[in-house]
Amino acid sequence: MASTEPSWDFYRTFLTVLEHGSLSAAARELGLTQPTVGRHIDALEQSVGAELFTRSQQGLLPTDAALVLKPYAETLASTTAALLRAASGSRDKVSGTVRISASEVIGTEVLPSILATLQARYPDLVVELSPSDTVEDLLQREADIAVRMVAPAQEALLARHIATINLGLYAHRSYVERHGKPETIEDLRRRHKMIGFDRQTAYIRTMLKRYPMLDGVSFSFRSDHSTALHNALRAGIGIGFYQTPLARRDASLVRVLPEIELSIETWIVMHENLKTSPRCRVTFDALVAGLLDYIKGNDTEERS
Amino acid sequence: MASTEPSWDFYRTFLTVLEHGSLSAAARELGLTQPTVGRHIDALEQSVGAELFTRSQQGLLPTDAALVLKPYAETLASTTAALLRAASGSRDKVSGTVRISASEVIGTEVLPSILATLQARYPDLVVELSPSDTVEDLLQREADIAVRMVAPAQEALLARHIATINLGLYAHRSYVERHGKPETIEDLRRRHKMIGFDRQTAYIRTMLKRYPMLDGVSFSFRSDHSTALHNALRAGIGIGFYQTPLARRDASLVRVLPEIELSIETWIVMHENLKTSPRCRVTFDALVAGLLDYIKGNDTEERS
DNA sequence: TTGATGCCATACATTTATGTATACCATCTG
DNA sequence: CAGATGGTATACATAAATGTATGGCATCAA
Repeated sequence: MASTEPSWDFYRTFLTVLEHGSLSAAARELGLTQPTVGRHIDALEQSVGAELFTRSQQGLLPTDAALVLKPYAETLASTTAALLRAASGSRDKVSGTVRISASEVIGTEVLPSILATLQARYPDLVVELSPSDTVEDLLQREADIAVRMVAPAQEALLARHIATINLGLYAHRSYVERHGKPETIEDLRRRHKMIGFDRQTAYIRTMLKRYPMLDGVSFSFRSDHSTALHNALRAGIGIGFYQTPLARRDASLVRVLPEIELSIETWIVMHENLKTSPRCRVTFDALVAGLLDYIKGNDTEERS
Repeated sequence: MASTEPSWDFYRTFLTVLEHGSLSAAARELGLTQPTVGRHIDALEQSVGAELFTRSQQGLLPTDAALVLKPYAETLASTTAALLRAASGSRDKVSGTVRISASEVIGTEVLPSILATLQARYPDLVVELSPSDTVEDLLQREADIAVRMVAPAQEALLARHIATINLGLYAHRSYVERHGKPETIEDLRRRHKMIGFDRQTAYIRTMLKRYPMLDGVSFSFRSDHSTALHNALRAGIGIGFYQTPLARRDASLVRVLPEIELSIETWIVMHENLKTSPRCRVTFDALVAGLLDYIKGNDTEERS
């Protein structure tokens, strides 16, 4: 059918239209004009032999075919971005951009200070931090370095196991003053307010496997946004899990039921090809050093 | 520096030049002209801020920077190819192209007959078979479906464990007539000719772990090309490992030292996103059925 | 309703990218 | 050495992609 392969630029245009929902918006984003974007889409539809958008009321609606192609286009976009990062910066200088993926908690609470000292040392280093609890794929180059909570199963990845971060149940002082501390798990279940996750994350499954008696605990505050959860905890809404090293920084947090303890593994992972890149190398090393420092607060934690 | 992102087409041009070693050859491949290709490279060098090729005698030599970027460009190429495969064929019909990766032995000896019946049933199905012992990455979309000898470690992959394929030592009848059968491993080591792999493959390491006494066996015929190895075996050059189900098909092959037996796991793996694609679905199912059928010859094998 | 806004489609102008032709330089071969 | 082959670089012509301008059609708010 399509004898000639479409221009790769069409994929970029296609993805932008998909993300912005209109030809005009995509054109603005790309620095093109609306007719050009329309022509790109037309040409791509011609090439793949399928309608990609239904041109109807309420703007452009992506067809099923478009949604099938979307992840491929996203891979293309992340790969080109990674290529440009890889190209930037000279070979022996620490400069250019490095993109880091980490969980929300680590990314927002722990990494900034680590990265601050790193950037003070290397002023030409640009850091892109993506704190997200959806795992970004290093093989697909969505990030250069990732702080992970699971052991990396993929080959071609350079992984460094950092440590085990402990989590315990904490409440804010104001909450304890009003409701007291739970003394037993049964007490916790019946008389106290819990703060927890919305979805069934791997993290929750681990918790339930270790403490089956916690199953069925009713959460009175749920969110998938870690920062929101922690702010709820600090605001005295209820009792929730918190990373032990983090809790030590905040004197107003009180540990409850210290016999309950979870632990999550922490890994720093990087694509093997990047170990020759100075900026990735120093960032990797800085993350290792910084996180090792961070988890030091783990074991010296006084219990309740 | 480079305020504007380069055209994605430049990456395609860049990769083609890298693969073909000259502007002119790349131009022929792409259906462009040599000046255009040269301009693309110039523009890309401008964008990434690095020389990509040293324009000297003996053609274009890729710089270090170019080699760093190469894997990214390869990912782009395989992704666009996968995108086009995904786009081809209507949603409920079994048509379009499916790309299968398999080991050389399985790909050349076993799959063709399986795929023949599949294609007889679905005439519009186009199969691309890539028999290669280098593992192609499904996450990077180098193939749609893979027949693997290792358990898939990656998530987002739909994997089906087929069976354990046994390997034994075989020789051609003509070899046995001339040299006799080895009766002991020591005999094999000292008095017989072995056929084996050139590189240290995972396969060899497995073998040595199981039969350490085989270490130091001298191979009188080496190749990394499985078909060449098997033809050497059939030509009576020496003794080598062969898949038991395959050997049963050829009455002229004789098993020697039947107490030596290796086994390799077999998996069929597909990217999870593809399970809604009819052509991938039926191909996956056909491979499962066909390989299950193939390994049936495993255990009923008569010994020596 | 009316005007404002935002979107897509079309016709036309123009810039930009590409192709053609050619010169020049290597290497290999007889 | 001469000629053939295969490569890159440059100047110029051309084709192709892009931009501009405009019209039509929705939705939303006054």
